[in-house]
Amino acid sequence: MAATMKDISRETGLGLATISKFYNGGNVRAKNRKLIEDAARKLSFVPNEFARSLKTKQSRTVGVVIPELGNAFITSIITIMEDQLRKMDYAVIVCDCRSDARREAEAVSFLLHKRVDGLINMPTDTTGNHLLPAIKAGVPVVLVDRLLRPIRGQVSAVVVDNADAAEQGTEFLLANGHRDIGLILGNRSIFTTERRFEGYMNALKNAGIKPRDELIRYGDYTMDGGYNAVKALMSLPARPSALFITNFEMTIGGMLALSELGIKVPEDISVIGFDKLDMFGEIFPNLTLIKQPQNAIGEQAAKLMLELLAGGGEVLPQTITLSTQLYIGSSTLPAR
Amino acid sequence: MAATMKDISRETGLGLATISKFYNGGNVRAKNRKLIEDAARKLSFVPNEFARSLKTKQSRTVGVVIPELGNAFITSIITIMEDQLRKMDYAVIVCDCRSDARREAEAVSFLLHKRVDGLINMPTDTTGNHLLPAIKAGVPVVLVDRLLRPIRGQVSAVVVDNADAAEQGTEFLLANGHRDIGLILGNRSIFTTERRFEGYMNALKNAGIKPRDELIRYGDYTMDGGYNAVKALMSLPARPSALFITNFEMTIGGMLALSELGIKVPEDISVIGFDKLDMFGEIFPNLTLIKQPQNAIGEQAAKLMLELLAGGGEVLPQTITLSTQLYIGSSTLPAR
DNA sequence: TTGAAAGCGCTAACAC
DNA sequence: GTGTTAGCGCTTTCAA
Repeated sequence: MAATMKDISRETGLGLATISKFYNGGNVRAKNRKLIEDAARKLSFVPNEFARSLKTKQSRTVGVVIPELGNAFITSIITIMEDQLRKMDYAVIVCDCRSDARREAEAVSFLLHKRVDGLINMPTDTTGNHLLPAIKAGVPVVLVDRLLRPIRGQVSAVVVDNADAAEQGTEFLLANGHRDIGLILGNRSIFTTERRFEGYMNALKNAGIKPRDELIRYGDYTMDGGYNAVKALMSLPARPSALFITNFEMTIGGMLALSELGIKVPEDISVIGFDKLDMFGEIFPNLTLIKQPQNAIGEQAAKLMLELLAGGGEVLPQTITLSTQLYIGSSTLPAR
Repeated sequence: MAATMKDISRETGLGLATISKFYNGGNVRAKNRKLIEDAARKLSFVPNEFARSLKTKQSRTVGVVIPELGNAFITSIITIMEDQLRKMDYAVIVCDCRSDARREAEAVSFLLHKRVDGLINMPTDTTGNHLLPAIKAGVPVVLVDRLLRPIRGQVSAVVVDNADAAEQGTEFLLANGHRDIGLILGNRSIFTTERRFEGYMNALKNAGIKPRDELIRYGDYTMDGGYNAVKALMSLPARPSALFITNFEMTIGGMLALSELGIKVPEDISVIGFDKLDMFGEIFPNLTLIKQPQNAIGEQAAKLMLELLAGGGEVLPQTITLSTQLYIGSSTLPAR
């Protein structure tokens, strides 16, 4: 059977309190310190997390609820978050709700039963109702990538300035003389989709250009969706002279569609993509794109969570908005 | 403060044992059953997992250690596993070790400290040493996708018959008259890479064809790698007439390279890809490919783990080998 | 600094 | 079927 503090106590002749203190960073005489270390090694003692949790009411575990695992943007953020949290000895339980609000609520409830200390969520349900049990239970919540208006002020969040990102990308194309800009968005009614749509519209409005409805497509943030959207746009009688594709997967799908159609970038059409520059590597060496700061998003989310966790209910929720960057490659050309 | 069983006991006048039994599926009189349910609702009581764990020595948590989260094959398996395990009330802690053996060993140690009940691992370290602590501690281990010879017999595993998969694909191309078949593999010395290489070589040998070394490329299982490998193969003086690309990401990269080079599939070259048919959807509607049974892999891994968990050390480790399927699309043509 | 002792909330053996 | 009771292994007053 695994050794307990009692065994260490017997072995060293020290009291339980001293040993406990040793493992919690308290002051222990150097001599005793060594005594404990030796005994622990000898008995291969490891503190029992269950007992500790029972006493401290903390699981040192954070739940993460996301719409899906098969999305490069999401997994890159999770990887970073997990790293940061693990450094502070927090484990991460990931629940994929397949973009289903019912599953999402179940995941939250499951995690609450598991007594996670905090919840990080890229929400599917736009009402935020699924998080109410967590809020009521005093479990800190950090939203990632998407805000939830109904519960704003009650939870922290890390997002990107999506409207600005889209505005910037659109403006760049406008500045290059493009007036017919195809926009490929994610699923309707998702936070990022709406904000990016706004940014696009703003840019057009500011330039005094009337948007053409048929140039705006919804590609569901999937490779397939991007592919289809580009094909549809390219079969329009009045083709756009530029394309703005608003996530990684759709960008790949879109590029595939173009190359399949024999349409050259940037000679025949200008393209602005989204996310994940490194992975494109050799493939689209010079794609102009909007870079979201995935690493910073993950880091900030973890940091916010750790602060909330350390603050013991005293820390106020806050929203961090990060900027995107327009990386100018050579996939765009002035309109003719 | 959260209600405890004691509160329910006071509220209902029942003993602790009865209440505990109720929550553990024991026999309780219908009347009392109702009494407890009402009281629990009234006090919004939830059993404390910490206390339960302390007593039962089980965390109802399984650790999953993988090389990376940003790979479609891996995430699709995790999604399924998580589903199955969660159904049985097990939480899943995922640790991404970025294909780094040191990080992998750390992850195992971390999870052991967190007292996971079991470990599922797609191993990076080929020695299996990282799992020794788990084995010694009696924590059941299930390997996924890759076997570890040094510790065989001590852990369970779910793999695919990779050699057979590669042989089958190669044979199909051979049967179509192709003799110069470009093979694009993953990272060297990874289990699946080696097995698939074997299968390819076997097929050639059986057909009495001498392999050409320069037709075998390592694309690191990345999009970029696949892209580069195809470009390299296509710049050979003696081009292959067919390509066999052995994972999803490399297949996409490879297809992009081909379409960029203006090489038509299947008119100019035959292609067999790998994995993830649904996602290709409209994009490569008829790509011939090797389908790995991701769902079955995830399900079997979860099932093996649940059996090991339920068996209390009595269940013997076993290895399940699943077959792949050759899905014949129209991306191959007989060689001219 | 250190030790003794009282729980944290639950399970399970045992007696009824 | 139900109640009593003794821990599970740790943290944390409190006193020394």
